[in-house]
Amino acid sequence: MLSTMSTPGRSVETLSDAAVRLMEAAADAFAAKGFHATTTRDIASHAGLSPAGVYVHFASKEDLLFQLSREGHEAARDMLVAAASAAGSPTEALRSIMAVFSQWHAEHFRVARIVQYEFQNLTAEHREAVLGLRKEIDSVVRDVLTAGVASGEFTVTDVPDTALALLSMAVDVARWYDPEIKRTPEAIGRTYGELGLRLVT
Amino acid sequence: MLSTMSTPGRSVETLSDAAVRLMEAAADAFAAKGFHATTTRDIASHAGLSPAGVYVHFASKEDLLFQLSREGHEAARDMLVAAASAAGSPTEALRSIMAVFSQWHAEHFRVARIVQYEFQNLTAEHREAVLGLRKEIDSVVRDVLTAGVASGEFTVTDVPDTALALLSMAVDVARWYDPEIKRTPEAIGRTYGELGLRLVT
DNA sequence: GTCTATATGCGGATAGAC
DNA sequence: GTCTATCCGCATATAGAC
Repeated sequence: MLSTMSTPGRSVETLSDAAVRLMEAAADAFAAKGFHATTTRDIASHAGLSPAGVYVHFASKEDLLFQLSREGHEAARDMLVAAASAAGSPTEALRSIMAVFSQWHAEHFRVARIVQYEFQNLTAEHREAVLGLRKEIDSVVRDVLTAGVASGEFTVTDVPDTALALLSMAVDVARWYDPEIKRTPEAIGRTYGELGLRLVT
Repeated sequence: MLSTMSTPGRSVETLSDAAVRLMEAAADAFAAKGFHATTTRDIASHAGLSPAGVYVHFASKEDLLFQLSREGHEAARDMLVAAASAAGSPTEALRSIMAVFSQWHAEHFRVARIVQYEFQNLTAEHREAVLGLRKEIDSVVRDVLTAGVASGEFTVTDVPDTALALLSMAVDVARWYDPEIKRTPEAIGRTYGELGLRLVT
């Protein structure tokens, strides 16, 4: 079994059981209390390990944050690219990317909070690595808007500004979403798909 | 000069110079690094005081957070109420509240980040106190939407959902705004006033 | 790969002089 | 109201046995 530290870019399925438990415990804690308010003892005990057990699988607490942030960004980007590619028109593409992105921020609100709000706690190197993924995400939205303007389906005053406002609606879902509420992630996705189209027509 | 601890609800102008400097230093630090990553020594030194100097003016680090959060929430609420009251129609009211709320989240992005993202770090009692202000803010937006639906100016499928999406656009400004960017807070306000209207018509 | 034990430093808050 | 000095607990991370 390869360790996280020796193969930082490998896929999820090569992680040991303990590493997976640590990442889940860290995701819960970072999302609930924030990176700095979370102790490595919290994470270790929730994963069923002693405090020292963390360092067999991850180089540091920040490394744990980085792995979560990177995987979260990659998942979000992959979903957006797939949704945009599968659509038959800019209108359907925008509806689809807003729906999947919003739904993802609800369903995976713990990782989404880490992605959106714990970014600043990465080291400079790790922040740089993740920044590339963030730019890819922005590009997907901007490209859909540009295509819709070209086809005449959309009326948009400023593409970058509108792309940012669309992303804001979806990103902010991670801030207010609570699994206790009645709205389902699917319903949130449908709603935001429609609201996104209103913003461009 | 009355201390902060003996009169927690008094207005800003009765604060001593040192208390004001402490709140400014705390606002900078909390917004830049988050509540838990900020040390009382950071705050004190940036305010020109020794570590012990903080406790003459505030009961604890959390008390400092609470004062900032409460004043920020009150300022935001007062602005929204004034903007909604001054407007001659639901259409103008919505444009105005979206403009002032977005502009505020840019201009005062440090306090806005504390208001929106450090909420969870308040004690249960303080969180409860601020929750009332948050509900007032939500009500302003919902009332404008309800009035616009009644007058026929707006076509809204679901008032609470749409109110939340509108607030999300403005709130998220505090996350991405950076004083280095070229967009001015005023321009952001104008843009979001227009985008808000698109969402309801 | 997991443990117990611990090194080491830092952080919130207080004591008490001035 | 501000300081210096300090208490006390906690947090990250490591050492070294098994």
